[in-house]
Amino acid sequence: MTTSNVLQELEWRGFVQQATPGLAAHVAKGPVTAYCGFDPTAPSLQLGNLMPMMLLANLQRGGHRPIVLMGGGTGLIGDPSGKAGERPLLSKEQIRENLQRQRDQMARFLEFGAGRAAALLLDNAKWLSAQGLIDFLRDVGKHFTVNIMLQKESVQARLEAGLSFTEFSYMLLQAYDFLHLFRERQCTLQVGGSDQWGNITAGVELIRRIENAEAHGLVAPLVTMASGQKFGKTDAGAIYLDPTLTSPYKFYQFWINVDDRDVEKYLKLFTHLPADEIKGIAAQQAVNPAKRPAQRALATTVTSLVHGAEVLSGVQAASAILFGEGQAEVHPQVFEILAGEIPTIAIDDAEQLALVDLVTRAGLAKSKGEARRSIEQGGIYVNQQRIDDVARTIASGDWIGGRNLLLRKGKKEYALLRRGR
RNA sequence: GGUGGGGUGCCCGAGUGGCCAAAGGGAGCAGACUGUAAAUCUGCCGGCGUCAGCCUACGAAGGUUCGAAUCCUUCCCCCACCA
Repeated sequence: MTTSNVLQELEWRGFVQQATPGLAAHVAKGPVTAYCGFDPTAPSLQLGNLMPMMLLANLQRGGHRPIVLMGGGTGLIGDPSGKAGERPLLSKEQIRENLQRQRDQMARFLEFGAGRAAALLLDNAKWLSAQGLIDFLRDVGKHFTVNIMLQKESVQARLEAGLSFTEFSYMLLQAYDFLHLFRERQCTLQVGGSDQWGNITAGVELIRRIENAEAHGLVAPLVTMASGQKFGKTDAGAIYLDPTLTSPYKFYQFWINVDDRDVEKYLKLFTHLPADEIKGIAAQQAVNPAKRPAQRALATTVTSLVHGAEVLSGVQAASAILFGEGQAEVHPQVFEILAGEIPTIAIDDAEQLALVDLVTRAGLAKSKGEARRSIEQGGIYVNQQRIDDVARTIASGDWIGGRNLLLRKGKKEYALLRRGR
């Protein structure tokens, strides 16, 4: 991939929904500097942030310089784009802490070393908090008409529900960021998700008016799931990149369970595998969907990228035990592999324990009532054996090797219980 | 500011004095089938439980009544039209 055909690369991978006219010609002239903003409103990046990260990564592989802009300043305001209602303001401490934690995750995707295309990580709090209100209104605000701002889709969508002046102003701040990066870092391209289009073009306009210069924007489509659910969310909540928030095992399993209809699309977006290789994988998938070659390739590549090869082999070993051939075997040794890979709960009580309580404590049910229902419906397995007796208690003989117990709900939810010797 | 309509379980939405823990749909969970799929079918789907029942719930707080999601009062919020 060269600097000039990076757009084609982005195109076939599915990253391009909309771009400013003339972007192709602009990029063809040589390496550009591109940025994407990330709002530190959560303690960790989540799967929803993966798309823009990969977008930047692809640009960098094409020889362009990516800038990760952490919204330490704008995060204090809150972006109304794509949001149904006004957001609660986060505290400055919260923002700072989130920002710190997300920072480390970025290095997984981008090269921050030296060189012309080395990635930069900047925090807009640095210039936004130093920016005086009067100057801002005179220098930036003057270039926007409320009429235009009201026409933006992100604003329109909120006119009914209500939109505070604070969030209304967000667009200006983001436009100003772009201007700032243009001046300080020669940044001429901003990328993001499709909900950012309005904010991005606002920046492009601002640069054109103040600097009389050309700047561009590119937005990626919303990642969808064939099931109609929101991408990257399970009913348990968002999938995070931070292993303490979403275990690597769960992370890996998320990708393994990707719908056939989505898997090729995700391979293009979330891996750097070349086109012919993806084509080959897709062909295998078509021949033998039951083996899930595409999901395996996807899960392996993404988990390795986010959590590293070592963690990957751990979760693969655990998955092989739980879902592989002869999955009913429960030897004491397998627990050493499973421990820590799947949810593992320490049980101290020496007494006989009611199964309903254990299922609840293991997190496989939200309440004892729910645990009871699962058992009644034949959805609970102890050491891979179905138990449908609600009154069942766990006796010392149930602990394999004296201390291990494998609980399972349904087909794929596991928990490991361990007790001290 | 005026007039009218409305706030029901995770979401949508029925329900106008007892038969309401509340129809129906969606989501979710489990079972069958399968590929740790999809589609389909079945069951479940507030909490606790010695399964008798108890507790908490229909925007909030009071009140009427033997009894209220349903009636009354006040308050909060939303929507529509008018100004």
